[in-house]
Amino acid sequence: MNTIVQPRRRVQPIVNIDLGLRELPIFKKLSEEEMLNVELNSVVKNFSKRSVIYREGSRHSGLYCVLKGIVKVYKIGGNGKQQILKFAQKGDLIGYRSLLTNELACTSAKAYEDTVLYHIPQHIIMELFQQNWNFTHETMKFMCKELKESNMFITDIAQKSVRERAAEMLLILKDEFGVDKYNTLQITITREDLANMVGTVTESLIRVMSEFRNENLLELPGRKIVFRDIAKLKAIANI
Amino acid sequence: MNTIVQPRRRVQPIVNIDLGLRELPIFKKLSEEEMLNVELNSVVKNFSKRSVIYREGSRHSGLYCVLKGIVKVYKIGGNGKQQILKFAQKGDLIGYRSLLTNELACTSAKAYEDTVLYHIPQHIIMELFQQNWNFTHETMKFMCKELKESNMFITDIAQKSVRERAAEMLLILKDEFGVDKYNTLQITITREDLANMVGTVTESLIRVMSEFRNENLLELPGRKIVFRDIAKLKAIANI
DNA sequence: CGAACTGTTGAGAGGCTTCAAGCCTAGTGG
DNA sequence: CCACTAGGCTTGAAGCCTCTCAACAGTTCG
Repeated sequence: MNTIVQPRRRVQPIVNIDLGLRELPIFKKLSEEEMLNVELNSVVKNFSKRSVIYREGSRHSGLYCVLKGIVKVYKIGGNGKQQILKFAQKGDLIGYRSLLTNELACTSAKAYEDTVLYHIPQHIIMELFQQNWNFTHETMKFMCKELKESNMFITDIAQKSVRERAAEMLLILKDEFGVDKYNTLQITITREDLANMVGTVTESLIRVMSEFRNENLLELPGRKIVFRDIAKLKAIANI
Repeated sequence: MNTIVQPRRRVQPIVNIDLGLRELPIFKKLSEEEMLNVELNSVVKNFSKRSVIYREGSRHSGLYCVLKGIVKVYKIGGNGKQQILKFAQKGDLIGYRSLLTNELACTSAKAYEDTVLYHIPQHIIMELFQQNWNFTHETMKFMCKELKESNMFITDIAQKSVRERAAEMLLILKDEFGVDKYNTLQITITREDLANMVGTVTESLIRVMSEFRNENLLELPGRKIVFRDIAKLKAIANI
């Protein structure tokens, strides 16, 4: 039996090639030279399901870009209850806010599935911002998208009922994560987390989901969510 | 009596000098040359109290910067009810989102007092973004501030009671608009609008305000709001 | 000075939360 | 591979918070 450990240096570049970085909107704006410099300085990080990526109040050394998996971004309210702000997925940026303002993180992030993130150090990102307007513009557009969604969400949560918000949130999840050929939602989410997105308690969310099931708008086999009548859900959501 | 109208070309630069543009954080980052180019292409616009600055769904031809007065930025919910997202004041930027994404406005804006805005056309702003990283960075920081506030607000509105949110909103208004030596809040706001900020109906907001008055936390002479016990308000707001 | 708007309070209804109890199921360890 | 257990899911009952509707007082402004 050979006990000599083989060197594994060649693994790193091979991994990079498979990441498909260049296909993400944000990286498409970089020149080949810039991209190589990013790759030279960035790290691929794996997070297993449920592991914490960062916590509210921590300091970030760079920017995360989601390559694979799903990240739950949330805030903890005064009573310890989570408010989920978004589920980030492939191509989404997280942790950019505190990078730009040099403040501490105002949200927490957790891997919702086994997740692969790309961590780009702060100085590389800031360099790119200064050099490459297209890259900066793309980032700003991403920020604008989040601002728009926040504004819509504030209005909804302030004015709509739990039933309306639940219907709307299901449709948003459908848009973001898609469905398979049986109309099964392609993210597995606990009732508690769905409640934490909608901004209610688990019991209320479950009651609304049961209503939807009884009205033949959804099927709920196990933890799956199957859409049966999207038009009616849209009508309920009032969108 | 001399009926010849005197030329008034000199008025324009004199007005500009008095605007104090260079003292605003956002313009401090511009070189003298850039600032002159901005001034050459921008327009000062006056809006009288209650007049509409832009509406949800309209297209913007540039960016507004508030020079004087207060602007109410809001969304109309499905039932026609306003949700106030912010009150913008001196130095704040409005309408930048649709400028960056080329989308239609997703909010409406109204002058809450007689207001002076500085309107900078889109191409000038985009040029500055490309040329001057410090200016872009300052704008991005402004966006980050709004994102952070949005996230906090979503969490609060989803988890706190009307009483807690009302206390918090009063304290936020105090921070943003200040108080005079009698602790009188330096913005006059209707109960309805306060309710539209807090995310409740007018009657509920009034009941909470009356509670605060009965508990000697506030005085409410006419439309003024006088703070009597900020520490207790903070305790109620849970911040 | 009157009309229109804003502010205030009461009563009642209903949506949502809380507390409680039991079932289900997914993942772990033997 | 199965049994076990912790965590997720579900429903019921009770009560509270908030909204709705209504009536009227106060204030502002043409």
